Amino acid sequence: MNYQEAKDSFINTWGSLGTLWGINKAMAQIHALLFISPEPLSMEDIMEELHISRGNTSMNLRQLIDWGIVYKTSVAGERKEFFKSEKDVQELARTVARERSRREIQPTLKVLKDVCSIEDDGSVKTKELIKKTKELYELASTAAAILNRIASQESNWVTKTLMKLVK
Amino acid sequence: MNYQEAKDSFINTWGSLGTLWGINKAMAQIHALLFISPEPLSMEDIMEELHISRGNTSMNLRQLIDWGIVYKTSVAGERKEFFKSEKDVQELARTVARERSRREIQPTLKVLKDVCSIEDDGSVKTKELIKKTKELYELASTAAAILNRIASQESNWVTKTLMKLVK
DNA sequence: TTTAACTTTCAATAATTTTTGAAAGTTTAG
DNA sequence: CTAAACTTTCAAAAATTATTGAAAGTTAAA
Repeated sequence: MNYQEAKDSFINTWGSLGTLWGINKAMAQIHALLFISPEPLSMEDIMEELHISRGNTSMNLRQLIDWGIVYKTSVAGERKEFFKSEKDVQELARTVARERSRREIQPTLKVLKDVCSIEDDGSVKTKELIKKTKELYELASTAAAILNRIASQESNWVTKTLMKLVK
Repeated sequence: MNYQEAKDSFINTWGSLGTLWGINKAMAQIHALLFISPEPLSMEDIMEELHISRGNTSMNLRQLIDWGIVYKTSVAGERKEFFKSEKDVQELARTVARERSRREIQPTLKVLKDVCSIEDDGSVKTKELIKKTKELYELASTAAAILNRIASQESNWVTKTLMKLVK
């Protein structure tokens, strides 16, 4: 496998993995490309490398910037904007943990809390609904706590802590 | 909020959450319905409750069974099949951890391993590709180890361990 | 067996999501 | 200011994914 094959393979895999996680392919691929690029890239560069349109590139770059894992940057003597990725994998993991917690777990917790707080009318089905949503609430709270913990720790806490668990 | 509202709210939220994770809505909703139902439900019951077609119900039930979180069961005196969900949230978490590791992390690890093993031709971009994919490989390995650990432990290990981390 | 009850399959259709590309908007050099 | 360089927006088109429903398949009671 040469450089080009390896690069394509990585970008494609990252794209598919993204799709599987509800992140669109272009977004994941742009991230992959920037992540392995030693220098910042312009919109033109990205469009050309990935064969995607200007509009698509613009929108997905914006999302990546919203997520906080891609930054705009300027290159001396160049008019146009350049983009670079967060390069620290730990920081990447922390950002993703923070975003997923905020966007997914928090809203779910809110609903679970409301649902498990309905009045118990004594029926079997109501009791079961309350019991099961309470259990899920606890599980989700624990997950949220972990993610928040990961998201707020210093750079190498993730690996250190996870390693402790594995041993 | 009464029982029906709470139930609908839960089923809908679970459905949206599923969508966000690349799990289709019907599948997540069927799971939600079975999870809070005190008794096993037939295909008719599910179709009626969720207003989905027979084919859709059949296919998604099969997927849930493949995942190992829904079981076929028979009810005395009834010809048709009934379905019930795994009721233990810990077991649910473990099954999901196992499946996600197997379906997503393992294939990604394989690609990362291949990519970071290409020959170093000395160029900056090759060095960067190798370095970054190596780092991702390590992160993903750690995540896989955690998931496998979760997936293979006794029922309440998840909560106990996570709690230790949170404190 | 036969037949009725039930389940699965799958091609067609519908719904959703992604992508495009050109027009509108913005910024900066001159 | 003006014009060129560049970016964003967004309606339309394309691609993907989910859903339907009826035909084919299966199972078990009689």
